[in-house]
Amino acid sequence: MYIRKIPRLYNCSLEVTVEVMGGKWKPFIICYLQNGPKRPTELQKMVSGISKRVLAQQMKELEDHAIITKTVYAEVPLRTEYQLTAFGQELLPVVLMMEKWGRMYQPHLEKMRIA
Amino acid sequence: MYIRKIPRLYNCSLEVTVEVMGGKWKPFIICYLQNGPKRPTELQKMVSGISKRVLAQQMKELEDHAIITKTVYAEVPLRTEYQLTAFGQELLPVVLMMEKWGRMYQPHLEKMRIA
DNA sequence: CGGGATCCTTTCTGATACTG
DNA sequence: CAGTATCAGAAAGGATCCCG
Repeated sequence: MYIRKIPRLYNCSLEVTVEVMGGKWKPFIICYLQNGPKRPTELQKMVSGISKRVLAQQMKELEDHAIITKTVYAEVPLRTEYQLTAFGQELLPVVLMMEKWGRMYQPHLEKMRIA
Repeated sequence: MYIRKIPRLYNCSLEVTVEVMGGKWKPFIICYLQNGPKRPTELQKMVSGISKRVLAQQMKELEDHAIITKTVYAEVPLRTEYQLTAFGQELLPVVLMMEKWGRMYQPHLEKMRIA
């Protein structure tokens, strides 16, 4: 019997974006892929504090959502590269705007932390 | 030769924004405050799926970060209103851009869900 | 009505070890 | 090097009760 999965309904398109790029790490990963393909080891160095396991998991989710593509080169040792798809690249303006806001707001946050 | 365009500070600034508006609920709360003050009960209806306890907690964090202000009217029954500060309002373009991306991407996501 | 305190369940995360 | 499995501790979330 053919069972068709029922797509989840969204009240607001914002839910889609939060599902795809929400969370603690994905904005950073997307940001660091902006200038071209990166290997997992490189990314782990760039995304400060992320563990190997969580990075792999996040990459898989991004790949499943077609935000990035994964290319495996059959070399020894193994080499893998991730890069943004067209959808992923369209997410860059969002990330860059977040970065801009953060730069503007940061002094204010630090002032509060001291007080 | 690859020249790094991104100053070290870049990373930190994105961290600031993720800390302030990251997570599962805050983009929605900010979005729903865009047209003026709202009461907690109203917000809970708008932010689908959020519990009373978590909403109160998120509002407190946003208030602590000076993204929203809280006004309590000494009436019976009690009335509270939250509204965006100037910092919070400057976050709206980010949220609206996220919403725009989601609207563009949504058909693609639903197509994948069926397959 | 708004929100804090408590209890309990679910989810997330990091460390480690192991496979190809 | 890349990625998965497992386990234990941390964190997030829901339900409920209570007070102003």
